[in-house]
Amino acid sequence: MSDSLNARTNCQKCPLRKKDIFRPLDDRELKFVEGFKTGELTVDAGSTILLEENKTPHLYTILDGWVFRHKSLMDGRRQILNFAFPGDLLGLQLAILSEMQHTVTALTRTTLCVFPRDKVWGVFKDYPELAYSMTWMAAREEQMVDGHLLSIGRRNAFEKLAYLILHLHDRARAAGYGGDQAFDAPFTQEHLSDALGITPVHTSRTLKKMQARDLIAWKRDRIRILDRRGLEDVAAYEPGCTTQRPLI
Amino acid sequence: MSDSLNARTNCQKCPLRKKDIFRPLDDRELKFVEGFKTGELTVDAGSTILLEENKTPHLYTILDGWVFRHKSLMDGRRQILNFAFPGDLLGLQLAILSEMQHTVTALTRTTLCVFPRDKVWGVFKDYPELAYSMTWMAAREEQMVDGHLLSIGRRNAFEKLAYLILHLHDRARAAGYGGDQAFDAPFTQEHLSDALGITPVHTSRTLKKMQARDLIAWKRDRIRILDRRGLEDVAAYEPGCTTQRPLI
DNA sequence: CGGACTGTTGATCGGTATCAATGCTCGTGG
DNA sequence: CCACGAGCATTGATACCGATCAACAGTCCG
Repeated sequence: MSDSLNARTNCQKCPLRKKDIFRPLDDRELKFVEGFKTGELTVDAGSTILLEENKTPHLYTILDGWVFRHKSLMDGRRQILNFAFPGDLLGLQLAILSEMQHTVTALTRTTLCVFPRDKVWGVFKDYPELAYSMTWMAAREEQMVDGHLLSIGRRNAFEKLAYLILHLHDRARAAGYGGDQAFDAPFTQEHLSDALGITPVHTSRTLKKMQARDLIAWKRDRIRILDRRGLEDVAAYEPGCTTQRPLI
Repeated sequence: MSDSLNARTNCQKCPLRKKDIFRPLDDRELKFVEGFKTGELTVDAGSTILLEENKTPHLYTILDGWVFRHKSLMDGRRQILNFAFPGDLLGLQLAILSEMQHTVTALTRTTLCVFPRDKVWGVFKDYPELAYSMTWMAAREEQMVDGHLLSIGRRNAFEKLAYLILHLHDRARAAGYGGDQAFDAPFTQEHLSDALGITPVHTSRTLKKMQARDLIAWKRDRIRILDRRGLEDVAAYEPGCTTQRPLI
């Protein structure tokens, strides 16, 4: 697990910011974000980025990599709450509530922009547009968790899996980790199980069934969507926000 | 279903604001909130307050009453995402994301403070403390949903029920709808089922078991906690934020 | 080559769903 | 006041989805 604090990439030349899914910032904001950012952090796959109980003074934006938020019971049963992709903010709960009730772990090698959380108040005071953006992201995260909760509570295993795959497909594609028909799958079946609230054994069987029905194909670290319409029917899928989103 | 727009109660004499669980506002903020508020709305139990797809121009704070957020699949399977109590904000997702992906329904007769959502930007621009408060509430809501998601995904029916009852007890008590040993239960077993992601029949059996073990007593619209410690052990309960919270 | 981890498959178990019948409570109208 | 009906809760019988246990196969990597 080699964590490294690299030289920073310039915010004005941020490769993420060029993507047209992100709303552009004006010069003043961009300049502030430059100053807000204290550095960059790269962690290996499997590293813990934010730990429940542990109050790091940092807030992060994912620059590159694939990450997941999770929470466990004392006996080890784990639930993955959501995944996060480049452009997503990590640690806002900690910054605002001074309390983290979940853990964030890197699924792939991940690079993060680091911000000091004690400057968050300054953002609200002097950069309302950016504050609004942060709130936007919090609201969107909650919306995703809402959707996930409906899935876990009311869909059966096959439907849950279909829903999750569509969700991951959409987000991976938006992040540049996939195309129209396929996307990266840097996770194990155990990750899927923990996201779906089912057993790894059952995940394996459900995946097999889904492949047998020619809905998807899963081949070493890549999932291909063979029948998007079919999956959407199974899952009763409703896509998330597709409007331009803020990036801090 | 008689909705009524009453004469407003004065924010400065707001009975909620007197409770010491809420952080006091300074005069300038209080004055703004007065102006921000456009009126009051009282709805009967069972009324829909905010509907998925339906873009009302309003944002609400619960003044009195008990409310729930929920979301359904097309075939009618319903999941209750969370409950809401006096002081809680409704419709922030709509205001910020311009999209509501769940429905909000009154469980009891409920009175709401009404705010125009197009003034939310003004809050960020001119009242950073209030904006911060709104974000605080969004973060807290997400934290609750996270906890709920762990519960639905990884606890069994008995544990889920224990968790939910403890959660409701804490929140009802904070809202003045319960004391140390008991709280109001204005919901049916079907509501509980939809919150837990299980069947009404199974909810009934699980409740019976919980009463047989002398953990709770459920008697016409009121739940008594007979063995809080025992429930906490069953549920592996972790209490939520207990610090002072903002009120808008 | 060996070991750790991940995924697969089969057999069996158990928790929760489903179906169906009955009882309870409460509000309404005769 | 009683009768009724609607909605909610209870209970039993049975079915099924997903969990558990166990053995084995594939892959990767040292």
